[in-house]
Parts: sequence; C-alpha cells; structure tokens
Amino acid sequence: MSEAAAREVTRARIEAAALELFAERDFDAVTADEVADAAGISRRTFFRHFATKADAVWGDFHEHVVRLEKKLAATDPEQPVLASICAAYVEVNDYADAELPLLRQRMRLILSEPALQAHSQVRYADVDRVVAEHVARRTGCRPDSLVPRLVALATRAAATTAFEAWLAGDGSLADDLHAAFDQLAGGFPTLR
Amino acid sequence: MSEAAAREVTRARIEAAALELFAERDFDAVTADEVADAAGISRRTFFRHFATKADAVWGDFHEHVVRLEKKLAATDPEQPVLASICAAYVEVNDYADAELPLLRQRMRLILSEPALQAHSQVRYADVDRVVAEHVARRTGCRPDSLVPRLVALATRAAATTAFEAWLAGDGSLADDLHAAFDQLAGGFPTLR
DNA sequence: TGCTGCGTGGCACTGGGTGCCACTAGCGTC
DNA sequence: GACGCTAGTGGCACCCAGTGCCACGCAGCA
Repeated sequence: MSEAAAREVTRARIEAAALELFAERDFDAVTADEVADAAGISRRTFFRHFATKADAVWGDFHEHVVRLEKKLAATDPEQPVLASICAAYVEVNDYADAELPLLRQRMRLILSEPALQAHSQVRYADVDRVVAEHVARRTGCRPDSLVPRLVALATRAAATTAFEAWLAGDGSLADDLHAAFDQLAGGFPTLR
Repeated sequence: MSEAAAREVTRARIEAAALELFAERDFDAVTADEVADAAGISRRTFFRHFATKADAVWGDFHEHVVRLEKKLAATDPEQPVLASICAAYVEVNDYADAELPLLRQRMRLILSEPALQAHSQVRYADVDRVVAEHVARRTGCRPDSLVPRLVALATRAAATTAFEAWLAGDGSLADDLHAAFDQLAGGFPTLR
C-alpha cells in the first residue's frame, strides 16, 4: 500500500472511532486520548490528522466546499440566483442511501452539541464566502457588500433549517431544502 | 457600597480590561491571566465572573435577549411577522451615540475573530429560540417546525449582515437593519 | 550500505477551565 | 464584644486541548 493511501486509511479509522464515541457519549465527555486509543493510534497522531477534536466529525468538508463552488460556477446565467444556489446545495448534498445514516449521525452531532455548533461557524464561513462570491459575480457588486453577504448567510440559514427538519422527520433532504428555499425566495408567503 | 454593586463594578472592570487588550492584540494572543492582571483580580476570579474568556466580550447579553423577547411579545398582531421582528431588532439595538464606539469594538471582535465567531453561535442560539417562539405564536405552529426556525435563522442572518455593513460603512445601524430586512421580506427583489 | 522523506510516538509545555479549601469583610444576633 | 452566617476572593492542584521538538522505524533509492 502506498503511503498516501495508508494515511487515508488511518484518517478514516480515526473518523469512525470518533463518530462512534461521540454518538454514545457527549462530545465533551470524550477525550482526544480515548478517540486515539479507539483508533489504535497515539494522541499526537490524532492531532496530525485533525487540527481539532471537532474536525474529526466533519470528514473532508473542504472537498464539499470545492464541489459547491464548482456547481455554482457551472450554473445557467439565466436561472434566478436563489434557484441556482438551491440547486447547488441539493446536488452537493445528494448522498447515496447507504451514506444517509452516517450523514444523520454527523448532522445530529453538529446541530445539537454546543461545542460542535460553535465550531461549525468557522467551517461554514468558507461556504458563505463561496456563495457570496457567486452572488457578486451574478449581480456585479462586491462579494463583501450587503446583498451577496445577506444571500450567503440567509441561504445557509435555509440549508441549516432544512437539515434540522430532515433530522426531525423522515422525508428526503432534497424536499426539505426545496421547501426552505421556496419560503426564502418567496419572502415567506405563509406569513401573510 | 453594597456587595452586589461591588460585584458589578468588578465585572465592569474585567470587561473593560478585556476589550482593551483584545482590541490591541488578537483575542487568542491574550491570556486570561493577562486580563485578570489588567483588571486587578486573580485568574480564578475572572472565571467566576465570566464562564469563558469569550464571554467577557459580550456584556450582559442575556438581558439583551430578554429585552428582545419583551419587544416581540408586545408587537401589534396586525403587523406582518417579519416587520415585527425587524422593529424589535431595531429597538433593542437602539444605542446612544456615546455607546456606539464600544458597540463597534465589540462587534468587530465578534465578527472577525474566529474564536469569537464560533462562540457567538452559542449565544445567538438563545436569540433564535426567542424569535422562533414568536413566529410560532403568530402562525400557530410549533416553534421547532420549519417556518419558525427558518425565520429565526434568516432574520439573524439579516441582522448579522446589517452589522457587517454598519461596521464597514458609516451609516446608521437602523438603516442597515431595515435594508437587510427589506431584502429578506421582499424575496431579494434586486436579484431578479 | 548509506541517504532521504514521511508517518509516527513520546514528552514537555502553554493555556482554558474547574473543584476544593482557606481567608476576609460585612452584617445580624445574642 | 463574641459568635455565626454569607459572599467574594485567592491559591493550588488538576484535567484536557493543542503544539513544538526530537527520536525512531520504514519505505524507496543510489
């Protein structure tokens, strides 16, 4: 086995051990030592693979952001901006059935454990940046101006809410994403 | 001086020392010991007044949430829901001119320092809960269902964006809040 | 055989946060 | 005045996350 592949295997084993331990106890109640032991590596090695304990929950999130960025760049310029963002979110989150239990476990942790909820803000900042840049390209204004930033943060709010609804119910994630984005794009029609 | 008042004075002194140090160096580069020294108290006492180093930046945020809750409860039932939330946000954030420099310093830290950005998520969860309950009362659905949660998270996105715009520009916070809420309530009219 | 690069483990150290105990100051009661 | 009560405080030891440094082992390669 090549060294690069061996590194991936180790990383995956740490990730699996971490998710299992965090699911059976609270995130804060599990030490990095315990995760390392369960994964059969040293504490020092754990922190070589994941910068923080929280990062072990996120898998390869950077790859996720890169895929979102590509989907956004490839959208039809004629399509409304919000629809293009919704479509990109749906496509990027189109998991195979076999992956859904893992996704549920991950999202349940991220949305319910305070420490992970806090950490998520840092990871999602990348998503916000990518979406704001997309909106800025489409509208011709700067990515740090009000509308791009607002659209980025509001669409992420929609995605987060859709994940909450998906976790609480038993429908499809795509349906929940569309429901949330429809509310947003329509200015919350049910509130009138 | 009564003991309760003395406690408030100590708390205020810690807060002032913390803000000053965090402003002149990075948040992470300042230790709790340094803040305690600057405030003339021990490290142990620092953590009796503030649960975490980050909390020293937030002032009495709980009181802020309580005021927001009261404003929301007192809104006119005929007023559109989003407008009532916008009005409540504006009223709760109606600071005197003399307080604005402090607010700027606080928000700049919270929005730019990653550690504080992460911590903010935990504090804002209270705001989200209060807003979602308001929407749930007004619409007759449960506070953890999709629309109340989405409105809570999306309006907070609007408020956050308004704060970013306010920090970057030199207009009034109320104007920026209204601009962001107008976009949200109108389904982002400028994107069409 | 020696060299190089990389993943790893061990170890010591910094810093956030907590539990525990002892001290003190203010205050009411006998 | 002596006694107890309470609240804020300081000091200390401890746990745990995260980091820098060094040494080891193992692959590939000359």
